[in-house]
Amino acid sequence: MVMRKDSRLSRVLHVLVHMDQLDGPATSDTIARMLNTNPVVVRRTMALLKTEGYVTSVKGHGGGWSLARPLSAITLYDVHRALGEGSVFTIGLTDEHTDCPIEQAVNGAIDDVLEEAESLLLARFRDVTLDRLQFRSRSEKVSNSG
Amino acid sequence: MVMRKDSRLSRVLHVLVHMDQLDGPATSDTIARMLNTNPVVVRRTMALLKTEGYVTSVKGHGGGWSLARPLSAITLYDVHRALGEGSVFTIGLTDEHTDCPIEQAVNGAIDDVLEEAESLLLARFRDVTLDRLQFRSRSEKVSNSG
DNA sequence: TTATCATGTAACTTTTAATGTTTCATGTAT
DNA sequence: ATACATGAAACATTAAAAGTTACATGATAA
Repeated sequence: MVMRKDSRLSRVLHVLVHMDQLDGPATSDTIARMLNTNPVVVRRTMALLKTEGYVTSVKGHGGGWSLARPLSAITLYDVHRALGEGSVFTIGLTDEHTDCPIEQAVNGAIDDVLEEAESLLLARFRDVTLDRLQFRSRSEKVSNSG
Repeated sequence: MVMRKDSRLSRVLHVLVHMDQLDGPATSDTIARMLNTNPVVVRRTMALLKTEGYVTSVKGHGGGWSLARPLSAITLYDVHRALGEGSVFTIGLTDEHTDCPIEQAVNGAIDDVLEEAESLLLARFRDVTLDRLQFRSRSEKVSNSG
């Protein structure tokens, strides 16, 4: 039941935007150095994106990872979902006295709130395509109408 | 950087509502048995609530933990805050290339969304007082107007 | 005033899943 | 063939919450 404060989304997005600016494929070693991590972790993570069709991989000389779609056709939601994380919340519910009406009430109340907040979060993620992360300045806000 | 899927909020709320139905104080041992945990963990957690004035503790014979306020004067937000958790999200941001405009853009976009979702979540938590968890049936939803 | 009970707290161990690492198999280009 | 790069299995490391042990402090009751 332990989960890291997961910065994979942030790191993967960072990589994907950089990849768009490269000519050829990026190797797992190159990406690992970018992210201060190691190639196997990179392969594990990129494999999830490959399954969903966001990147491709080529073996051998001159191989590596490439975008399978333009950044404008990938959203924050797509990447988040591909990474396959469960709940986005650190807050969890108990499941020990499922017959206790108080536990049911407590969990129900918390769950209502978590579901609403998660729905909002995912909706916002769906609104942001990765091409919008290329030139965004520090103070600029991502809005729905833009 | 590891954090458990934290069910402390759910567990503590469960306890607080039960405490309201008791005559005298509840000991750490009693509460620990309720939660399938141990007394020291209970004391650590209850100490956080005591600091914020939501419960009191009495030592010695007949001692234990009691509510310092009626349930109607404690919100989900109060308890959540007292437990002193950091972010409610498992999603975190990188902080390794703070000079890279792409990382800034990525983190900015994610952070905008997280902040909005967290604001909503906390606002909803503020709307729910613990007395509303006493009789809530399974299908009943907590609404703002009710 | 002594025994018992209960919180307060420090120090240490356990747990657990992501991450890191090693190693080798598989496939590809030169 | 050789070098390069992904694919993947197996194992070690890490880090923070939770569990545990031990003892000090304070309060009640006999």
